[in-house]
Amino acid sequence: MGTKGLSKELIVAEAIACIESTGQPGVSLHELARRLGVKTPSLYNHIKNTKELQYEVFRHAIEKFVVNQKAATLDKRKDDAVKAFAEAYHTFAVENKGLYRLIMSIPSEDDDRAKELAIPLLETVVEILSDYGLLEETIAHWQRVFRAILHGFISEEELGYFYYYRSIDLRKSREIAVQCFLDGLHAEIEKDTEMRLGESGQ
Amino acid sequence: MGTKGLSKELIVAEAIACIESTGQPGVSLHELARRLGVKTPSLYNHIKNTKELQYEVFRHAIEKFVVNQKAATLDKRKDDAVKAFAEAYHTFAVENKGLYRLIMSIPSEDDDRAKELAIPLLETVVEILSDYGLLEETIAHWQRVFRAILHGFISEEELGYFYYYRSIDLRKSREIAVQCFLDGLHAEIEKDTEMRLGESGQ
DNA sequence: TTGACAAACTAATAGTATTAGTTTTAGAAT
DNA sequence: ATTCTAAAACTAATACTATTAGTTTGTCAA
Repeated sequence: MGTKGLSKELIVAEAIACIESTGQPGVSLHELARRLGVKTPSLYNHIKNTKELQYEVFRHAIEKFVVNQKAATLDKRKDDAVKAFAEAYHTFAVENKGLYRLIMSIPSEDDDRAKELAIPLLETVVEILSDYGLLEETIAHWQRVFRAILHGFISEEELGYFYYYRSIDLRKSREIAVQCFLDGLHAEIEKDTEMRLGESGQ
Repeated sequence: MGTKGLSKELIVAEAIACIESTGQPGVSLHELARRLGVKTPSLYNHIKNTKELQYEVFRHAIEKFVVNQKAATLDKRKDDAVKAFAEAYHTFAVENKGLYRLIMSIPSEDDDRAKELAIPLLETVVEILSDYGLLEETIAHWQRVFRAILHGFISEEELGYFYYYRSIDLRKSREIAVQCFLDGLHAEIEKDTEMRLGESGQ
Protein backbone atom coordinates (compact mmCIF):
# COMPACT_ATOMS: atom_id res chain seq x y z
CA MET A 1 0.00 0.00 0.00
CA GLY A 2 1.22 3.47 -0.70
CA THR A 3 2.31 5.33 2.35
CA LYS A 4 0.79 8.76 2.06
CA GLY A 5 -2.75 7.68 2.90
CA LEU A 6 -4.33 9.58 0.02
CA SER A 7 -8.01 9.02 -0.63
CA LYS A 8 -10.82 10.32 -2.78
CA GLU A 9 -12.28 12.06 0.24
CA LEU A 10 -9.01 13.84 0.99
CA ILE A 11 -8.61 14.95 -2.61
CA VAL A 12 -12.16 16.26 -2.80
CA ALA A 13 -11.77 18.04 0.55
CA GLU A 14 -8.57 19.70 -0.64
CA ALA A 15 -10.22 20.71 -3.91
CA ILE A 16 -13.08 22.31 -1.98
CA ALA A 17 -10.63 24.13 0.28
CA CYS A 18 -8.77 25.39 -2.80
CA ILE A 19 -11.93 26.58 -4.50
CA GLU A 20 -13.14 28.31 -1.37
CA SER A 21 -9.86 30.10 -0.84
CA THR A 22 -9.31 31.21 -4.43
CA GLY A 23 -12.90 32.00 -5.39
CA GLN A 24 -12.29 30.19 -8.67
CA PRO A 25 -14.71 27.42 -9.68
CA GLY A 26 -11.89 24.88 -10.15
CA VAL A 27 -8.34 23.74 -9.31
CA SER A 28 -5.67 22.16 -11.45
CA LEU A 29 -4.58 18.63 -10.58
CA HIS A 30 -1.01 19.88 -10.42
CA GLU A 31 -1.86 22.41 -7.73
CA LEU A 32 -3.96 19.85 -5.91
CA ALA A 33 -1.16 17.27 -5.96
CA ARG A 34 1.35 19.85 -4.80
CA ARG A 35 -0.83 20.72 -1.80
CA LEU A 36 -1.31 17.05 -0.97
CA GLY A 37 2.40 16.31 -1.28
CA VAL A 38 2.14 13.82 -4.13
CA LYS A 39 2.83 13.80 -7.86
CA THR A 40 -0.03 14.66 -10.19
CA PRO A 41 -0.66 11.21 -11.70
CA SER A 42 -1.03 9.69 -8.23
CA LEU A 43 -4.38 11.41 -8.00
CA TYR A 44 -5.63 9.08 -10.72
CA ASN A 45 -5.40 6.15 -8.32
CA HIS A 46 -8.36 7.67 -6.50
CA ILE A 47 -10.30 9.68 -9.04
CA LYS A 48 -11.29 8.88 -12.59
CA ASN A 49 -10.69 12.30 -14.08
CA THR A 50 -11.26 16.00 -13.48
CA LYS A 51 -14.89 15.64 -14.40
CA GLU A 52 -15.48 13.16 -11.61
CA LEU A 53 -13.64 15.41 -9.18
CA GLN A 54 -15.75 18.33 -10.33
CA TYR A 55 -18.85 16.22 -9.86
CA GLU A 56 -17.90 15.44 -6.28
CA VAL A 57 -17.16 19.05 -5.47
CA PHE A 58 -20.39 20.03 -7.16
CA ARG A 59 -22.27 17.60 -4.95
CA HIS A 60 -20.74 19.21 -1.88
CA ALA A 61 -21.48 22.72 -3.16
CA ILE A 62 -25.14 21.94 -3.81
CA GLU A 63 -25.54 20.34 -0.43
CA LYS A 64 -23.95 23.25 1.39
CA PHE A 65 -26.10 25.67 -0.58
CA VAL A 66 -29.33 23.79 0.13
CA VAL A 67 -28.59 23.31 3.83
CA ASN A 68 -27.92 27.02 4.04
CA GLN A 69 -31.18 27.90 2.33
CA LYS A 70 -33.26 25.51 4.41
CA ALA A 71 -31.75 26.85 7.63
CA ALA A 72 -32.54 30.41 6.59
CA THR A 73 -36.18 29.70 5.80
CA LEU A 74 -37.06 26.88 8.22
CA ASP A 75 -39.18 28.95 10.61
CA LYS A 76 -40.58 31.28 7.97
CA ARG A 77 -43.58 31.26 5.63
CA LYS A 78 -44.70 33.10 2.53
CA ASP A 79 -43.20 36.58 2.05
CA ASP A 80 -40.91 36.22 5.04
CA ALA A 81 -39.58 32.97 3.65
CA VAL A 82 -39.12 34.47 0.19
CA LYS A 83 -37.20 37.42 1.57
CA ALA A 84 -35.07 35.26 3.82
CA PHE A 85 -34.35 32.92 0.92
CA ALA A 86 -33.28 35.79 -1.31
CA GLU A 87 -30.99 37.10 1.39
CA ALA A 88 -29.47 33.69 2.09
CA TYR A 89 -29.01 33.03 -1.62
CA HIS A 90 -27.13 36.26 -2.11
CA THR A 91 -25.00 35.87 0.99
CA PHE A 92 -24.03 32.33 0.04
CA ALA A 93 -23.07 33.33 -3.47
CA VAL A 94 -20.89 36.17 -2.21
CA GLU A 95 -19.28 34.23 0.61
CA ASN A 96 -18.79 31.05 -1.43
CA LYS A 97 -17.91 32.60 -4.76
CA GLY A 98 -16.00 29.59 -6.05
CA LEU A 99 -18.64 27.04 -5.06
CA TYR A 100 -21.46 29.22 -6.41
CA ARG A 101 -19.64 29.68 -9.69
CA LEU A 102 -19.20 25.94 -9.90
CA ILE A 103 -22.90 25.37 -9.24
CA MET A 104 -23.64 27.84 -11.99
CA SER A 105 -21.38 26.17 -14.52
CA ILE A 106 -22.73 22.68 -14.98
CA PRO A 107 -22.78 22.22 -18.71
CA SER A 108 -26.26 21.73 -20.08
CA GLU A 109 -25.69 18.83 -22.48
CA ASP A 110 -23.69 16.22 -20.62
CA ASP A 111 -23.77 15.50 -16.93
CA ASP A 112 -27.26 14.24 -16.34
CA ARG A 113 -25.93 13.09 -13.01
CA ALA A 114 -25.12 16.67 -12.06
CA LYS A 115 -28.63 17.69 -13.02
CA GLU A 116 -30.00 15.13 -10.59
CA LEU A 117 -27.96 16.69 -7.82
CA ALA A 118 -29.37 20.10 -8.60
CA ILE A 119 -33.00 19.11 -8.01
CA PRO A 120 -33.03 19.96 -4.28
CA LEU A 121 -32.03 23.48 -5.30
CA LEU A 122 -35.40 23.90 -6.96
CA GLU A 123 -37.35 22.00 -4.36
CA THR A 124 -36.47 24.49 -1.67
CA VAL A 125 -38.00 27.29 -3.69
CA VAL A 126 -41.00 25.20 -4.69
CA GLU A 127 -41.67 24.36 -1.02
CA ILE A 128 -41.72 28.03 -0.10
CA LEU A 129 -44.04 28.94 -2.96
CA SER A 130 -46.32 26.00 -2.17
CA ASP A 131 -47.50 27.84 0.94
CA TYR A 132 -49.29 30.35 -1.25
CA GLY A 133 -51.73 27.68 -2.40
CA LEU A 134 -51.13 28.14 -6.11
CA LEU A 135 -51.54 25.68 -8.96
CA GLU A 136 -48.58 23.39 -9.72
CA GLU A 137 -48.02 25.08 -13.03
CA THR A 138 -48.14 28.55 -11.55
CA ILE A 139 -45.58 27.55 -8.95
CA ALA A 140 -43.30 26.21 -11.67
CA HIS A 141 -43.45 29.53 -13.50
CA TRP A 142 -42.86 31.72 -10.49
CA GLN A 143 -40.13 29.52 -9.17
CA ARG A 144 -38.35 30.12 -12.46
CA VAL A 145 -38.91 33.83 -12.22
CA PHE A 146 -37.62 33.98 -8.66
CA ARG A 147 -34.51 31.96 -9.37
CA ALA A 148 -33.80 33.95 -12.52
CA ILE A 149 -33.92 37.19 -10.55
CA LEU A 150 -31.64 35.87 -7.82
CA HIS A 151 -29.08 34.40 -10.16
CA GLY A 152 -29.29 37.32 -12.56
CA PHE A 153 -28.47 39.69 -9.78
CA ILE A 154 -25.51 37.77 -8.49
CA SER A 155 -24.26 37.17 -11.97
CA GLU A 156 -24.39 40.77 -13.15
CA GLU A 157 -22.92 41.86 -9.85
CA GLU A 158 -19.93 39.53 -10.04
CA LEU A 159 -19.44 40.23 -13.71
CA GLY A 160 -19.17 43.93 -13.00
CA TYR A 161 -22.26 44.93 -14.93
CA PHE A 162 -23.57 46.74 -11.85
CA TYR A 163 -20.29 48.53 -11.60
CA TYR A 164 -21.91 51.44 -13.39
CA TYR A 165 -23.89 53.81 -11.19
CA ARG A 166 -21.54 52.67 -8.43
CA SER A 167 -22.92 55.24 -6.02
CA ILE A 168 -26.37 53.71 -6.17
CA ASP A 169 -27.04 51.16 -3.46
CA LEU A 170 -26.89 47.62 -4.75
CA ARG A 171 -28.76 46.19 -1.81
CA LYS A 172 -31.66 48.51 -2.48
CA SER A 173 -31.78 47.37 -6.11
CA ARG A 174 -31.99 43.81 -4.88
CA GLU A 175 -34.72 44.60 -2.41
CA ILE A 176 -36.70 46.32 -5.15
CA ALA A 177 -36.35 43.22 -7.29
CA VAL A 178 -37.54 40.90 -4.53
CA GLN A 179 -40.45 43.19 -3.67
CA CYS A 180 -41.33 43.37 -7.35
CA PHE A 181 -41.42 39.58 -7.43
CA LEU A 182 -43.62 39.43 -4.31
CA ASP A 183 -46.05 42.02 -5.67
CA GLY A 184 -46.30 40.09 -8.90
CA LEU A 185 -46.86 36.88 -6.97
CA HIS A 186 -49.64 38.48 -4.90
CA ALA A 187 -51.35 39.70 -8.05
CA GLU A 188 -51.08 36.18 -9.46
CA ILE A 189 -52.72 34.75 -6.35
CA GLU A 190 -55.69 37.09 -6.79
CA LYS A 191 -56.04 36.11 -10.44
CA ASP A 192 -55.73 32.45 -9.50
CA THR A 193 -58.38 32.74 -6.81
CA GLU A 194 -60.76 34.62 -9.08
CA MET A 195 -60.34 31.97 -11.74
CA ARG A 196 -61.16 29.18 -9.32
CA LEU A 197 -64.21 31.01 -8.01
CA GLY A 198 -65.31 31.66 -11.56
CA GLU A 199 -64.89 27.99 -12.46
CA SER A 200 -66.81 26.69 -9.45
CA GLY A 201 -69.51 29.28 -9.98
CA GLN A 202 -70.28 28.14 -13.51
CA MET B 1 6.65 40.48 -46.35
CA GLY B 2 4.96 37.24 -45.51
CA THR B 3 2.85 35.88 -48.29
CA LYS B 4 -0.36 34.77 -46.68
CA GLY B 5 -1.78 38.24 -46.16
CA LEU B 6 -2.82 37.60 -42.57
CA SER B 7 -4.10 40.54 -40.54
CA LYS B 8 -5.62 41.31 -37.18
CA GLU B 9 -8.98 41.86 -38.87
CA LEU B 10 -8.86 38.45 -40.55
CA ILE B 11 -7.93 36.72 -37.32
CA VAL B 12 -10.69 38.44 -35.37
CA ALA B 13 -13.21 37.67 -38.12
CA GLU B 14 -12.23 34.01 -38.10
CA ALA B 15 -12.43 33.91 -34.31
CA ILE B 16 -15.95 35.34 -34.47
CA ALA B 17 -16.95 32.83 -37.12
CA CYS B 18 -15.57 30.03 -34.95
CA ILE B 19 -17.39 31.21 -31.86
CA GLU B 20 -20.65 31.62 -33.75
CA SER B 21 -20.43 28.16 -35.26
CA THR B 22 -19.42 26.31 -32.10
CA GLY B 23 -21.49 28.23 -29.56
CA GLN B 24 -18.44 28.29 -27.31
CA PRO B 25 -17.26 31.65 -25.95
CA GLY B 26 -13.71 31.15 -27.25
CA VAL B 27 -11.34 29.46 -29.72
CA SER B 28 -7.86 28.09 -29.28
CA LEU B 29 -5.07 29.77 -31.22
CA HIS B 30 -4.16 26.38 -32.61
CA GLU B 31 -7.60 25.90 -34.11
CA LEU B 32 -7.62 29.46 -35.35
CA ALA B 33 -4.22 29.09 -37.02
CA ARG B 34 -5.28 25.80 -38.59
CA ARG B 35 -8.34 27.42 -40.14
CA LEU B 36 -6.27 30.32 -41.41
CA GLY B 37 -3.61 28.03 -42.87
CA VAL B 38 -0.71 29.26 -40.75
CA LYS B 39 1.24 28.04 -37.76
CA THR B 40 0.10 29.12 -34.31
CA PRO B 41 2.95 31.51 -33.43
CA SER B 42 2.36 33.45 -36.65
CA LEU B 43 -0.78 34.84 -35.08
CA TYR B 44 1.42 36.71 -32.64
CA ASN B 45 2.67 38.92 -35.46
CA HIS B 46 -0.79 40.47 -35.49
CA ILE B 47 -2.22 40.09 -32.00
CA LYS B 48 -0.65 40.62 -28.61
CA ASN B 49 -2.19 37.65 -26.87
CA THR B 50 -5.45 35.79 -26.38
CA LYS B 51 -6.70 38.51 -24.09
CA GLU B 52 -6.42 41.10 -26.83
CA LEU B 53 -8.13 38.77 -29.28
CA GLN B 54 -10.88 38.20 -26.77
CA TYR B 55 -11.20 41.94 -26.31
CA GLU B 56 -11.65 42.47 -30.04
CA VAL B 57 -14.25 39.74 -30.32
CA PHE B 58 -15.95 41.13 -27.24
CA ARG B 59 -16.12 44.53 -28.91
CA HIS B 60 -17.81 42.98 -31.92
CA ALA B 61 -20.22 41.00 -29.76
CA ILE B 62 -21.28 44.05 -27.77
CA GLU B 63 -21.79 46.07 -30.92
CA LYS B 64 -23.86 43.39 -32.60
CA PHE B 65 -25.92 42.98 -29.45
CA VAL B 66 -26.55 46.70 -29.07
CA VAL B 67 -27.41 47.25 -32.74
CA ASN B 68 -29.86 44.39 -32.47
CA GLN B 69 -31.49 45.85 -29.36
CA LYS B 70 -31.73 49.34 -30.80
CA ALA B 71 -33.30 48.04 -33.98
CA ALA B 72 -35.87 46.08 -32.01
CA THR B 73 -36.94 49.05 -29.89
CA LEU B 74 -36.39 52.02 -32.20
CA ASP B 75 -40.06 52.72 -32.96
CA LYS B 76 -41.38 51.68 -29.60
CA ARG B 77 -41.93 53.41 -26.26
CA LYS B 78 -42.55 52.38 -22.65
CA ASP B 79 -44.11 48.92 -22.16
CA ASP B 80 -43.90 48.09 -25.85
CA ALA B 81 -40.23 48.95 -25.87
CA VAL B 82 -39.59 46.95 -22.71
CA LYS B 83 -41.33 43.90 -24.15
CA ALA B 84 -39.57 44.20 -27.49
CA PHE B 85 -36.25 44.60 -25.73
CA ALA B 86 -36.82 41.51 -23.63
CA GLU B 87 -37.72 39.53 -26.73
CA ALA B 88 -34.72 40.78 -28.70
CA TYR B 89 -32.41 40.11 -25.76
CA HIS B 90 -33.55 36.54 -25.47
CA THR B 91 -33.47 35.87 -29.19
CA PHE B 92 -29.96 37.26 -29.52
CA ALA B 93 -28.69 35.20 -26.62
CA VAL B 94 -30.14 32.01 -28.07
CA GLU B 95 -29.08 32.67 -31.65
CA ASN B 96 -25.62 33.95 -30.72
CA LYS B 97 -24.87 31.64 -27.86
CA GLY B 98 -21.10 31.93 -28.14
CA LEU B 99 -21.06 35.71 -28.39
CA TYR B 100 -23.55 36.08 -25.57
CA ARG B 101 -21.53 33.79 -23.36
CA LEU B 102 -18.46 35.85 -24.13
CA ILE B 103 -20.30 39.06 -23.25
CA MET B 104 -21.33 37.44 -20.01
CA SER B 105 -17.84 36.34 -19.06
CA ILE B 106 -15.77 39.49 -18.79
CA PRO B 107 -13.92 39.05 -15.56
CA SER B 108 -14.75 41.68 -12.98
CA GLU B 109 -11.28 42.64 -11.75
CA ASP B 110 -9.12 43.24 -14.79
CA ASP B 111 -10.26 44.53 -18.15
CA ASP B 112 -11.41 48.04 -17.39
CA ARG B 113 -11.31 48.50 -21.17
CA ALA B 114 -13.91 45.77 -21.61
CA LYS B 115 -16.10 47.50 -19.04
CA GLU B 116 -15.99 50.67 -21.14
CA LEU B 117 -17.26 48.71 -24.11
CA ALA B 118 -20.15 47.36 -22.11
CA ILE B 119 -21.60 50.78 -21.29
CA PRO B 120 -23.86 51.01 -24.39
CA LEU B 121 -25.45 47.79 -23.20
CA LEU B 122 -26.82 49.63 -20.20
CA GLU B 123 -27.60 52.83 -22.03
CA THR B 124 -30.11 51.11 -24.28
CA VAL B 125 -32.09 50.00 -21.25
CA VAL B 126 -31.72 53.35 -19.52
CA GLU B 127 -33.04 55.13 -22.61
CA ILE B 128 -36.15 52.97 -22.66
CA LEU B 129 -36.80 53.49 -18.96
CA SER B 130 -36.21 57.22 -19.28
CA ASP B 131 -39.51 57.52 -21.13
CA TYR B 132 -41.36 56.75 -17.92
CA GLY B 133 -40.20 60.04 -16.41
CA LEU B 134 -38.64 58.55 -13.30
CA LEU B 135 -35.83 59.86 -11.14
CA GLU B 136 -32.26 59.05 -12.21
CA GLU B 137 -31.77 56.84 -9.18
CA THR B 138 -35.02 54.99 -9.73
CA ILE B 139 -34.04 54.30 -13.31
CA ALA B 140 -30.69 52.95 -12.18
CA HIS B 141 -32.40 50.53 -9.81
CA TRP B 142 -34.99 49.28 -12.29
CA GLN B 143 -32.48 48.98 -15.07
CA ARG B 144 -30.56 46.61 -12.81
CA VAL B 145 -33.70 44.66 -12.01
CA PHE B 146 -34.63 44.34 -15.67
CA ARG B 147 -31.20 43.24 -16.80
CA ALA B 148 -30.93 40.78 -13.91
CA ILE B 149 -34.21 39.17 -14.93
CA LEU B 150 -33.20 38.91 -18.59
CA HIS B 151 -29.76 37.53 -17.92
CA GLY B 152 -30.97 35.29 -15.12
CA PHE B 153 -33.48 33.72 -17.44
CA ILE B 154 -31.05 33.05 -20.25
CA SER B 155 -28.45 31.82 -17.85
CA GLU B 156 -30.65 29.33 -16.01
CA GLU B 157 -32.08 28.22 -19.33
CA GLU B 158 -28.70 27.52 -20.93
CA LEU B 159 -27.38 25.95 -17.75
CA GLY B 160 -30.24 23.51 -17.73
CA TYR B 161 -31.79 24.72 -14.52
CA PHE B 162 -35.11 25.12 -16.27
CA TYR B 163 -34.78 21.60 -17.55
CA TYR B 164 -37.01 20.54 -14.69
CA TYR B 165 -40.75 20.88 -15.27
CA ARG B 166 -39.86 20.49 -18.95
CA SER B 167 -43.47 20.30 -19.94
CA ILE B 168 -44.15 23.78 -18.64
CA ASP B 169 -43.81 26.50 -21.26
CA LEU B 170 -40.58 28.42 -20.91
CA ARG B 171 -41.80 31.32 -23.01
CA LYS B 172 -44.74 31.81 -20.70
CA SER B 173 -42.42 31.87 -17.68
CA ARG B 174 -40.46 34.60 -19.41
CA GLU B 175 -43.55 36.59 -20.23
CA ILE B 176 -44.68 36.36 -16.63
CA ALA B 177 -41.30 37.68 -15.54
CA VAL B 178 -41.43 40.62 -17.93
CA GLN B 179 -45.01 41.44 -16.95
CA CYS B 180 -44.03 41.21 -13.31
CA PHE B 181 -41.28 43.73 -13.99
CA LEU B 182 -43.68 46.07 -15.81
CA ASP B 183 -46.28 45.89 -13.03
CA GLY B 184 -43.61 46.67 -10.49
CA LEU B 185 -42.40 49.58 -12.61
CA HIS B 186 -45.93 50.98 -12.91
CA ALA B 187 -46.36 50.80 -9.15
CA GLU B 188 -43.05 52.59 -8.74
CA ILE B 189 -44.21 55.35 -11.06
CA GLU B 190 -47.30 55.90 -8.92
CA LYS B 191 -45.21 56.06 -5.78
CA ASP B 192 -42.78 58.41 -7.47
CA THR B 193 -45.56 60.71 -8.63
CA GLU B 194 -47.23 60.75 -5.21
CA MET B 195 -43.92 61.62 -3.62
CA ARG B 196 -43.38 64.54 -5.95
CA LEU B 197 -46.91 65.84 -5.41
CA GLY B 198 -46.43 65.45 -1.68
CA GLU B 199 -43.17 67.39 -1.81
CA SER B 200 -44.54 70.25 -3.89
CA GLY B 201 -47.63 70.43 -1.68
CA GLN B 202 -45.66 70.97 1.52
C1' DT C 1 8.40 -15.00 4.70
C1' DT C 2 6.31 -14.45 0.78
C1' DG C 3 3.06 -12.97 -2.46
C1' DA C 4 -0.57 -9.95 -3.89
C1' DC C 5 -2.57 -5.65 -4.37
C1' DA C 6 -3.14 -0.90 -3.52
C1' DA C 7 -0.95 3.27 -3.96
C1' DA C 8 2.66 5.64 -5.00
C1' DC C 9 6.00 6.58 -8.70
C1' DT C 10 8.44 7.88 -13.61
C1' DA C 11 8.02 8.70 -18.31
C1' DA C 12 5.47 9.92 -22.02
C1' DT C 13 1.68 12.07 -25.00
C1' DA C 14 -1.26 15.59 -26.34
C1' DG C 15 -3.37 19.93 -25.95
C1' DT C 16 -3.26 24.75 -24.31
C1' DA C 17 -0.47 29.85 -24.65
C1' DT C 18 3.63 32.11 -25.35
C1' DT C 19 8.55 33.74 -26.46
C1' DA C 20 12.98 33.95 -28.92
C1' DG C 21 15.26 33.77 -32.70
C1' DT C 22 15.50 32.71 -37.82
C1' DT C 23 14.11 32.74 -42.60
C1' DT C 24 11.52 34.33 -46.36
C1' DT C 25 9.98 37.68 -49.49
C1' DA C 26 7.53 41.84 -51.30
C1' DG C 27 8.40 46.26 -52.36
C1' DA C 28 11.13 50.53 -52.01
C1' DA C 29 15.56 52.73 -52.88
C1' DT C 30 19.63 52.86 -55.28
C1' DA D 1 18.51 45.16 -62.11
C1' DT D 2 20.26 44.68 -57.59
C1' DT D 3 20.24 45.38 -52.88
C1' DC D 4 18.30 46.51 -48.49
C1' DT D 5 14.69 46.57 -45.12
C1' DA D 6 11.08 45.29 -42.47
C1' DA D 7 6.91 42.77 -42.12
C1' DA D 8 5.27 38.33 -41.80
C1' DA D 9 5.89 33.97 -41.90
C1' DC D 10 8.58 30.19 -39.83
C1' DT D 11 11.04 26.60 -36.26
C1' DA D 12 12.20 25.45 -31.77
C1' DA D 13 11.57 25.82 -27.16
C1' DT D 14 9.21 26.62 -22.48
C1' DA D 15 5.64 26.22 -19.34
C1' DC D 16 1.30 25.22 -18.22
C1' DT D 17 -2.88 22.00 -18.47
C1' DA D 18 -4.96 16.61 -18.32
C1' DT D 19 -4.18 11.97 -18.98
C1' DT D 20 -2.26 7.11 -19.78
C1' DA D 21 0.99 3.22 -19.47
C1' DG D 22 3.94 0.87 -17.16
C1' DT D 23 6.98 0.31 -12.95
C1' DT D 24 8.23 0.25 -8.18
C1' DT D 25 7.25 0.12 -3.38
C1' DG D 26 5.37 -1.04 0.89
C1' DT D 27 1.81 -3.08 3.89
C1' DC D 28 -1.06 -6.66 5.23
C1' DA D 29 -2.70 -11.30 5.08
C1' DA D 30 -1.91 -16.08 4.07
